[in-house]
Parts: sequence; structure tokens; C-alpha cells
Amino acid sequence: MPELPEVETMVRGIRPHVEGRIIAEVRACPCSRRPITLTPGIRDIARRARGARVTEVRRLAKRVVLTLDSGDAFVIEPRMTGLMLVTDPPSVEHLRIKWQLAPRSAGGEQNVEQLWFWDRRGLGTVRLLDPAELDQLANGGKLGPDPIGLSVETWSRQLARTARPIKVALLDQSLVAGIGNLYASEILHVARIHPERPANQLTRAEIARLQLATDEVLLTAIKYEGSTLGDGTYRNALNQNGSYQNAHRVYARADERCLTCRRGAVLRSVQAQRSTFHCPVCQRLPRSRPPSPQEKQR
DNA sequence: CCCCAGTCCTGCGGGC
DNA sequence: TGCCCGCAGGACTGGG
Repeated sequence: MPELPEVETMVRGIRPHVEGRIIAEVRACPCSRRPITLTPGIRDIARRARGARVTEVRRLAKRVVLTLDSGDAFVIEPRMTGLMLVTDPPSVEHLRIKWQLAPRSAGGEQNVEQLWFWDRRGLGTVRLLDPAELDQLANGGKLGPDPIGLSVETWSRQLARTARPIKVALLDQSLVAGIGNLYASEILHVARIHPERPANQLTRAEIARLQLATDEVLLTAIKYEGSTLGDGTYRNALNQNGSYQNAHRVYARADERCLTCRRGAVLRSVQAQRSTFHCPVCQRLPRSRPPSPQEKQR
């Protein structure tokens, strides 16, 4: 499930092949059973993108953004099973969109000629936004800040906005944008914070640990090119597995020994209809007494 | 505003 | 062996 590290890996994987290239053609693959969400229609997309140069490839929360010299930008949301590829896909029948790239002018024989959006379940979306629409998406206030490099002060301000459990709050993209279900459990484990703690009741010390754990987990996951789970869906731009799944400490490890304390058994629970994993030894709830005023101020 | 349940979708695995 | 059902969850929608 592409979250921040997986989408960042996609961006880094396609960037050297795509940045600076001219889009010769955009096509919706006829092999799809049901077309994915495409805004506007493929005809308008193809007309507006043809001949444009890709000036920048970047990540916006869990989206891939291809900025064009026309001012328009492709915004690709992989959601559950979407992939950006510059090589042969896992299966031909789930190819959704093809960007045909014009050959580079100066001697590049090994240049890729196509960029693909592949999506098995078809929940992903591809949109072509004009500058105003892109600005609204990036700065319209619906997306919270990127979690990497976020200051403790910003963390505090964002978490103060909700009393929901911290695990659920981390999934709210308007608070912090980029963390998904897998990394929320991993981050809270490293931060030693119980997933049921109300977000607005975290102590200063816990928020400081959350900030450090977020950077550590996400940056390490990027280094390992994301997590390819048992279903094998997630792949990098070259259709290769990530390897951060080997470093997971709690996710999908229910009933197994905690790798951190080697004492507790990992618990699986359900919060907001999603699986949560935590170690009851490393991540304790404080005694049911609410924190004293002194504790809250510190 | 805040929060939750339902929805989209496909492949896989458990149970019978 | 085969079929059915539940489950996986990112983002959005509708309703309380």
C-alpha cells in the first residue's frame, strides 16, 4: 500500500527517466476492465499534455506530481495498489495509463520511452490539474504538512486539534499528510506511544519521541525503498521489491514476540476499521487517571 | 466542526 | 476440488 516512503521511492525511481522529457502522447490502456478515475477525460488530458515538457517530478503527501512547462501538472494517487513504472509491469492487464515520451535529442540509447501507471484494484486516480487547481490542492488547507522534518512545535499544534486516538489521528491527512496504516503502527512503536492515547493528551516528551520516530521510520523506509507485503503488490519504478518489510517491528506480526523488548507479544486491534499493531510492554497506557495539570503543561 | 460508517475495487486465503 | 465470504485500506461521502 503506497504510503509516503513508497511514493517517495516511485518519485526517485522515475525522476531521472522523466524529468526534462517531452510527452509525446498519453493513452488510457484499453486492457483495463473498468477505467480508473481520470480527470478530465483522456481526450482532454492527451490534448493538453501532448508536446509538454516535464519540468519537475515530486511527491505531494502520497501523490506523485509531474509538473509540465505548460503550467499543468499530473497528480497521480496510487492509493492501494497503484504503481508508477518505467519498465515491464507485474501484469499487462492492469496497466491503466501510458505516457509515451519523445526520444531525447542528444545520444541516449538506453532512455526509457514510456512511463506507466499500473493499478491492480483500480482505486488509484490520475488527474491533470491547471495551476489554480494544483495550488488549491497543495496550499488549500486540506492537506496537512509533510511529516518528514516536522518540528515538535508543528506536531504539537496539529495534534492539539483532535481528541481521537493518536493512531487514528496519524491517518488523518489534514493533520499530517503522508502516513498510512502501516507506518502509523511502526512509528508509534518506535515512539513507545500506545495507539489509543488521545492525540491532544500526548505529553511534550511523547511528542518529541513521535517526531524523532517519524523521521527515523520514514527515512529508513525510504532508504530500503518501501515495504513490499506478502501480496507482493508494491514495487519500485523498475518493478523490484522494497525491503523495509524485513525491518517491521509490529505491523502484521500479531502474536509474535516483540522485537524490541523480546517480552511482549504483538497485539492486533481494530481502530477506525483498520488494523493496529502494538506491543503492550513497550507501549503502555498511563493509569486511567487523566494527566495532572502540571504534567500537561510540561 | 467533529467523528464515524459506508463505498469503491481485486486477489487471496480460510472454512465448509 | 470448488465456492463463498471476509479481509486488506487510501480517500472520499453522507449523516448524526
